[in-house]
Amino acid sequence: MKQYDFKQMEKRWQRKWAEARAFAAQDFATDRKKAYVLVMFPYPSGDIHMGHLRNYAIGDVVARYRRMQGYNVLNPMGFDAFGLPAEQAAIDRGVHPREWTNQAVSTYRRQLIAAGISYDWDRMVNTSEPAYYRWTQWLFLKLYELGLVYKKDSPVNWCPEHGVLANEEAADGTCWRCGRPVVRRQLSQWFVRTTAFAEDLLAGLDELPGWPERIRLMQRNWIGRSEGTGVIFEIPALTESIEVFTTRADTLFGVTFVSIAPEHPLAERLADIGGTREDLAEFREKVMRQTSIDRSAEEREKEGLDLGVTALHPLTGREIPILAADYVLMEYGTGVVMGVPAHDTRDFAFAKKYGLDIVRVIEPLDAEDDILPYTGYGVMVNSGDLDGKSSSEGIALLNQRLAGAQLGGPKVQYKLRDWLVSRQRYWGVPIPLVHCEKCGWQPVPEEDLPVLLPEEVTFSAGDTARLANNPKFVSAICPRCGGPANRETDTLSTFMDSAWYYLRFCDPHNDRAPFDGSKIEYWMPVDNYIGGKEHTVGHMLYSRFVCHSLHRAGIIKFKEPFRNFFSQGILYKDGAKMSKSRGNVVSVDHFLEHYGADTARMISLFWGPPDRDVEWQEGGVEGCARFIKRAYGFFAEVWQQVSDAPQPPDQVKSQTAREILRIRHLAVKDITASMDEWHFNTTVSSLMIFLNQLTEVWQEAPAEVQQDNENRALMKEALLALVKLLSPMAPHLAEELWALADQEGFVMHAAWPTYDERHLKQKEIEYGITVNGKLRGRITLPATVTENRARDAALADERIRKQLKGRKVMRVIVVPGRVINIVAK
RNA sequence: GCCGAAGUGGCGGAAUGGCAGACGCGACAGACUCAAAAUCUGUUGAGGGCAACCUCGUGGGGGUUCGACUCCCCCCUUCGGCACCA
Repeated sequence: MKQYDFKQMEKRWQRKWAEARAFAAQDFATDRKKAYVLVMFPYPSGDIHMGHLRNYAIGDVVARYRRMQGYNVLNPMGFDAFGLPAEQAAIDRGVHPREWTNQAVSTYRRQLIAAGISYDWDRMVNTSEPAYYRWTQWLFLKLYELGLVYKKDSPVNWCPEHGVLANEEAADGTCWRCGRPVVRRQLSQWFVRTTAFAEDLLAGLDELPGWPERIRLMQRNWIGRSEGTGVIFEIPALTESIEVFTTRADTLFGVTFVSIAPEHPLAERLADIGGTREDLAEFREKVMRQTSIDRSAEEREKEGLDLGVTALHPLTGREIPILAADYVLMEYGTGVVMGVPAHDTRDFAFAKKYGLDIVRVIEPLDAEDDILPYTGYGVMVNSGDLDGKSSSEGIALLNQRLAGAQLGGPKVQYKLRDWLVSRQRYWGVPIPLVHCEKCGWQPVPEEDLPVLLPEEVTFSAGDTARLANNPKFVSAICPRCGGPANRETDTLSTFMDSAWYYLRFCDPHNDRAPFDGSKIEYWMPVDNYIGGKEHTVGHMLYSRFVCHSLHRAGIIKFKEPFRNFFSQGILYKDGAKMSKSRGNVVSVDHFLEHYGADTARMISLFWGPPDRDVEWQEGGVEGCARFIKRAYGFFAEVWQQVSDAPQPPDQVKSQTAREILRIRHLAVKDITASMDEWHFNTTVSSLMIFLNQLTEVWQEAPAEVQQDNENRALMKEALLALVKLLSPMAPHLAEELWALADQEGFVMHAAWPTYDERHLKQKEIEYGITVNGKLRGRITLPATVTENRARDAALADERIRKQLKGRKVMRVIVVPGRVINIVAK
């Protein structure tokens, strides 16, 4: 039997594909439908492992399948190349981030090619190159033009020695470099107003039936729409009033105090009036010191401070105290909350601690449940003329009443926050804004883009504001008045780079615009977006936001970039996610060296359904490697016998021929179905079954049967079908066999085989016979059997008669082609 | 706490109302071999029986149905996401 030498053969096909530009997508092809298949592009670090490969294999199987179905496929890849680890490597090893990044990019690319992934590399993008980030800056300025960019104070993790830290650098509340405690410090930073599209982003989810429901749900929860009531509290000591948001207007009569976030600007003014200025400063200091860890500590006692000022209850006119409270979030709602101790757990604990009044205003419907705080709905009491109304009636009436009195009314609140895009880092896209003493912040004119990231940089330990320390970079001219100005020295979050890269793939070399409108129209939206669920609310939401805004600006015609989303599972090993830091990676290079790309692709899909997390199993690897060897050996041997067979006749006579025909059509049916459902693990099974059945039918046949022209003709067709069906999963093997069979072109461009139900029919079918649902026997019946005959045959079966002895047959149910159930008492 | 996903042989998994365990791994037995590896053949859910066969079996409990891994209700476990959201 001929041996399959994967090392040499895989290399050869990869070269031939590249030479023929076999993976190239064709802009504007009208003879075929387009299919845009996209796997989330990676941050390039080190090299890829089998966990990554599984994701790329999923996308590649889809892309190759679509090509064979006749689609014009766009299957691109690029690199999210800005970001922290490169800067880290620079500090640790003294390599320039660009060099480090480019090194990683070329390794990734080499490995992806070696795995036979069919990317159109002519379209590769690298977000750290000026040719790309120029247009990231353009995008930022578009958002700026649309009034969606603004600056505000926001806290950062701050280490006195190392400056601003990312969350993962301050994970346990101490600096990862020096171990000093991390404090929160206010810094003026750039934000993008994602909240302006909250309603659109929410509504858009309903038009994405191709997204898994749980992913849509996560986005929905993240946007966090909540309907309620705005309530205005007048503050007699101040000419201003404050507004709160509540979903429980029915508890309004139970409000006994108002709490405000300590960092709220108004808190300071209130403290001035109340004479508690210093107390507030101290309190605020204390709260700001709390790292995220302290904040999330369970059952942490709430702390507050009476500011010494009162507000007026909008309905009763009673004076109620205003307190600063650490459980009130500046970022949500108005940063001010009404306190209803009787019906809110937090307010209750808070009121107990600070001796505030507790007034019950809701009676539960179930009198048993009569302990405070009672947070459920019920009947209103102590609420003036609203006594006796239900919670929902009360909410409706109070909405009306407050609106009528100009004291608030119905309001919708979102949990979604604006997008913080400033990073105090070097290795990122410079924010294209300059600050002029006279004219304030000014956008860099489009024709002056890109604002180049200076290549010279020193990575001394210490603060991270490397651009701010570069006078050549900082000094600029105000585009408005021509006077001296300073450049913004923050860079953009890499989420901005990745929020639009899928658009750039449609037109990656355009140097006059980020993309050509007609190309975008042709390719977008992405038909199958494949990636990890960890990006569900970050990247996926920002990308949607960018398209919604570009749509509003009239630049693109669609709002939703990803028609279908497939959330791939994670590969685990030794109970943990495969990652370099865990030291449990299986290197792709190592695996390819031992088993080759086809085995790597197959096993990574065979482990389990692609959307499910799976555990690395050494065992299955051998199975796939063996399958590939057997497929090659069987094909090479049998092809010699059948290659010169004549065309098969229209009507097949011999039993062997009919069986080969049936096996082939069944395989096409099963494999097509599992591909369509993305159940690639069962695709692999079906391929194995197909080969097993062909082997069996052929090897058991005597020589004269193998020499029969009809049988040979059908075997030849079956073998060619096998090669095509193998092609998406094991493309190198398939090409090798295709060439061995002397077929034209690449099998990857051949048409996907079809099947005909007529050939699936068997003359005889084995039925299971069950008595009261339990299997008691089997019987083989002609496929054309009538229900009556099937029933009689089942009842006549000896085993069944024994089972039924002494029992009375009540009913018999015949399920055609499957089972006969006898109901007996 | 809230939301979501998942629990099937020794292992990965298959079957979404019709013969549970396809396919693969592992294990056992056999063939080839001086021997081993590789390869091939057979067996392999558990328990009972010399056997033909019988009983049990998809996290647990209940229900619907002629029939439930599959649908409904309650519970348990594991894993993910969010978490002072007013």
